[in-house]
Amino acid sequence: MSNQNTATQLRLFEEVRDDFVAQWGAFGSHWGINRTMAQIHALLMISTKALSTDEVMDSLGISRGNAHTNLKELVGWGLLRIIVRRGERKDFFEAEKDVWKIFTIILRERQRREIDPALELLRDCQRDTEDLQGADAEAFRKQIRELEQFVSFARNVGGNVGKLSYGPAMKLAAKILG
Amino acid sequence: MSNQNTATQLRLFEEVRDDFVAQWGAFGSHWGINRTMAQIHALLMISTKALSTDEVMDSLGISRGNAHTNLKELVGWGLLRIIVRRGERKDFFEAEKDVWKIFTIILRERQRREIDPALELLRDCQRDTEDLQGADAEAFRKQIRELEQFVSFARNVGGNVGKLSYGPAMKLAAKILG
DNA sequence: CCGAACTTTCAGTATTTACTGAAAGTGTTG
DNA sequence: CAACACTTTCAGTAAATACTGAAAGTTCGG
Repeated sequence: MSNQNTATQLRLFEEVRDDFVAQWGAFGSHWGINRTMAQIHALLMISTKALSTDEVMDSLGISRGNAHTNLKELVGWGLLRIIVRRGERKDFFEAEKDVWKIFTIILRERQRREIDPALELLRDCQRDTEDLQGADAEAFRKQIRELEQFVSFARNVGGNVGKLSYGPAMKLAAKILG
Repeated sequence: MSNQNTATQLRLFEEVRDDFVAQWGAFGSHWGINRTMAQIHALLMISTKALSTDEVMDSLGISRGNAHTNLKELVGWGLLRIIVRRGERKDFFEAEKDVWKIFTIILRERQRREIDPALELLRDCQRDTEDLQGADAEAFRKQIRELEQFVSFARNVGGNVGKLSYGPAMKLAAKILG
């Protein structure tokens, strides 16, 4: 009877966990992150131990190539680290679990990968049109300048927030939430 | 000679403008927004006048269906408004140009469309596992709880920032930038 | 320097997502 | 109410993206 309850609980738990991983993956795709990458990240965030490529493959039912690519991508983001165990040849992967650290890593990486190139585009557009005349060119320059000012400002704010550690960040937030 | 310069300038301007629209579209896709939608938004942000569906189609070289769907989607976001002109039957579309307003609109909509459902998932996971025992279940609950706390906190901060108007927001930012 | 254990790559394929174009729908005007 | 001007929908198709699986590459112990 107790055994049966335990078994039932285990099945239930696994169901909830798998559902979380699957749905977190779906959210990822709304944010420009591929499904598998988000799933692997979710899986490792809630895992109590580091997992090998094969365990990830089995757990998500994906191919070796897919698992490999996305694990490496996550390592590249700094969201996973590789663990080498004495006497084991294979790599194990462990997720950063601290939510504030996860947040600052994603903030920094997205800034580098997407905001900075966007700023460059905006600056190029300003440079390339600075001598042009006419109402349309004026309007274009004005809008681009305002976009550029806002984006570089936001980048700046984000950069400073990203440098904070948890405690100071919360203090600051308290001010905002007033 | 002067004519030629003007003509050259015009060609140059159109090239820069088209390039901006195209590249802004490409950025969109890294943020979970489809290319065409981002392009239409860029096009209308830098346009000095409201454009009709046909003008958007011609300008971007896209089909009526595609133009229609994405224009309506942008109206749904609140980033475009429909302009009806006396004596004209067709709809014209005009973009919100104020950068701070654009930002707060996107903030609010993304919160509603993506953050809120994610929070719901996290809360469901907590509810569904609150009675379960075992080390794995404990660890799961802990991580989910921390995620949920962080996300709802961030949502709160975002919500408050989104309510500010430009002036107060800048004041606040000055504090953060210290 | 062979073979085993593991990682990496990538051509081919599957899946997802976006787009087209034409037909159907709607409302207006003479 | 018929012709017109426009909007909306959507089945079919194209394009982008992600995934597979097998082969090639690497590392290491014996």
